[in-house]
Amino acid sequence: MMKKASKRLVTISDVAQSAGVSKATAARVLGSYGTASPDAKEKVRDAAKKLGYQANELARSMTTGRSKTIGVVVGDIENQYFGQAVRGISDAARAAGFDVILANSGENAAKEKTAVRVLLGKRVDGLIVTPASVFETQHLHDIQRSGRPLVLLDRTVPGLDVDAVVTDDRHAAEAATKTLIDAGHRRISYITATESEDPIYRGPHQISLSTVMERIEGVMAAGRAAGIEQPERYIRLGAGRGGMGDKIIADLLQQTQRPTAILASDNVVALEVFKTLRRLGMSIPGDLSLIAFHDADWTSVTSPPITVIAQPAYDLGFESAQILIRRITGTGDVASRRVLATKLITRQSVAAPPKL
Amino acid sequence: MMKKASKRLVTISDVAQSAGVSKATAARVLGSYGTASPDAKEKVRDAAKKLGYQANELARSMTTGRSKTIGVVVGDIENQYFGQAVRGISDAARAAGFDVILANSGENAAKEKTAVRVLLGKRVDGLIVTPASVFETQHLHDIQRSGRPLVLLDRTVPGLDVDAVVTDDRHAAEAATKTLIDAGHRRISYITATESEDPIYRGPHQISLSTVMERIEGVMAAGRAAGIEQPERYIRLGAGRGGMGDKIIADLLQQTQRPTAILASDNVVALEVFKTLRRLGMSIPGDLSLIAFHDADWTSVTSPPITVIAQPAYDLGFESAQILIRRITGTGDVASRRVLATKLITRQSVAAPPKL
DNA sequence: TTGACATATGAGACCGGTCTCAAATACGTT
DNA sequence: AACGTATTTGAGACCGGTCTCATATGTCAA
Repeated sequence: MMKKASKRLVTISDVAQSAGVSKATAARVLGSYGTASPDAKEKVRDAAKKLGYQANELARSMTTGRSKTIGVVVGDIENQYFGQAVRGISDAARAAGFDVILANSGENAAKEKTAVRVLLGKRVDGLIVTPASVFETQHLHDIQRSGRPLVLLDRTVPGLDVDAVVTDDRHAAEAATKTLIDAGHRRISYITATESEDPIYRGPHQISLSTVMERIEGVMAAGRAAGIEQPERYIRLGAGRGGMGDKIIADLLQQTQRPTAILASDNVVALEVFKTLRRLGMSIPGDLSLIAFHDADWTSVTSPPITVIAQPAYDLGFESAQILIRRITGTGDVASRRVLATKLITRQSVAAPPKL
Repeated sequence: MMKKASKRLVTISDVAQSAGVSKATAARVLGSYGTASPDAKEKVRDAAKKLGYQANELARSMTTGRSKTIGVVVGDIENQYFGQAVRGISDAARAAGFDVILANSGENAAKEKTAVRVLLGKRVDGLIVTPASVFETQHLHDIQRSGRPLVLLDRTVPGLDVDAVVTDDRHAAEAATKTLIDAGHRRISYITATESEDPIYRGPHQISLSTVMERIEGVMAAGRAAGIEQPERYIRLGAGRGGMGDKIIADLLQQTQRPTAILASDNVVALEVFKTLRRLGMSIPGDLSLIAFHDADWTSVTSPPITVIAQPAYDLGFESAQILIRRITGTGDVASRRVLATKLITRQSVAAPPKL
């Protein structure tokens, strides 16, 4: 009962000594490589069990050069969308015997850079990153240069030739916009959380996320196809969680030529829109139609339930991890871009625009 | 432009050689320990930059014995509650210069055990765990035995004398129940997702989570204080996501002496309750009053908005990480139990029971 | 000029595994 | 019995850092 918390952990040499064999033999048995006689195996295993031996993976990784660990840098784990993706990564990794080191960038490129450096320092075998910005990508190129595989999740980076798993954002936005147009809308707003001092959209130079850019293109393409002038007129940026969302949305809806429909870029923005509408006393879909990206659980229980673009977040994670692991273990052919399909789930938040 | 992906990464010896100093001196400069002349420092730093040196943290951890990494095993990252907690852990860790290795147990004790073993193998400096079961705890005792600090998050394990950060579940459940009783309810149901083949509550031996047990005690205490007979009568278990939730809730609500109020154990269960009620055509709070644990974002936008018990999930994570890190770096005094307060947020899902 | 002491530096052991290589032992065959 | 081959084993180098210790150099006072 005097078992003091042992300062020094039991090593393979301890086991070898206890089993009466050489360090090399003990290592072969415990590391499951090379050959060893049944007799030796038994002695070593017994000794290991008796001593409570547990391999030092650090030392193991050090000699083998592989850590069986993948690093993940994600924008915001609090967001269900990424939560699901991380779950997918986690499941795929576990199935292949890999562990996951997670870092949260808070959608901040500088933090992302730090996180990548740390993960590379820990000698992860590969990385999965949701790049926070298409403008600051030096650290991503560094990963490539280090020879370790990288898979981009959810977003791409122009000019960076690596594997990526994304959704068909452009098409999804186009289809959703078309749905609104078909319902009779001509003044359609796209609202995103993407950082920007200026909430008005003036061009691609403001947009740091590939997904957002694709969606904007989709919205504008659908608008132009329907002969709508200045389809970018109602695009709004920076409706993030910082309290600005409410103001931006309210300003948008209180102008004389207000939009009659909104396409919300993610479920956080959609919730913000929903709350602002309620505050302003506007009804959905009577006064305003709404479609949201991401089929968050709550969107089906509001009144009315919200029409959404369902994104396969879990699969996004799962597949990206599979691709990464395949590249770590296997052959390195040319970089691929996997595009997963989204699905428009029609509920009751879309109707004809009000007669103004 | 023929820069081939370098197989072998640049080591401290390479830097030393390039700088024209010994390995030891280069290590001193780059590792910020010992002494070195300004001249040597400059030469080494220049060489390091030129070669793109990046320390191998594995090797570093190996000799120092500390990895500056904490392991986190959580029930379900997809659940916003844990997402927030992980965010809190992540922030506190980063602030102290620690990294996080995350593992998802899926609320499965066997997976949790594996995860712990892997993390210990990776030589994390300490662990934060949300134990999936109070019955299988051998691996948690093993952590203690290994001498590495452990902090329990959200839940406790009887007989395991380690730090824990939890919420005041018992009190919260008691207060919520009292609120329902004060509104006139006598038949109050507590519904939890906790695994169980038998949905009927028969005793503590079925309950593998300390939080659930505390809440049940709270519910029963409030009931008994109000002179309600068999306050455990409407307790239901196993309403997890496996589709069983709907059946269990529907069965409960269709019996002749049905409950008039429900206390939902988490936001997933609450959502299930909400959907089932809608399917059965019952209204809140007209036919049934509802209070949910966890202030999930959607609870404020439903019709009616739901009265909830707000839990400080982020703080739970943040504080547990702080406590863990303090224990890793600092003095080891006696194990503490930190109890964070919850808050009842009154919205519109509670009213007097219908006259049946 | 010399001794005392601080500062700077290099050689080499060490952490705990893996892995190469050569020696030892076992086994089968003629 | 003798030889060829396969299997088992141990010694020791190695991975890339840290760290101890002894030596070299510099500074200052006497």
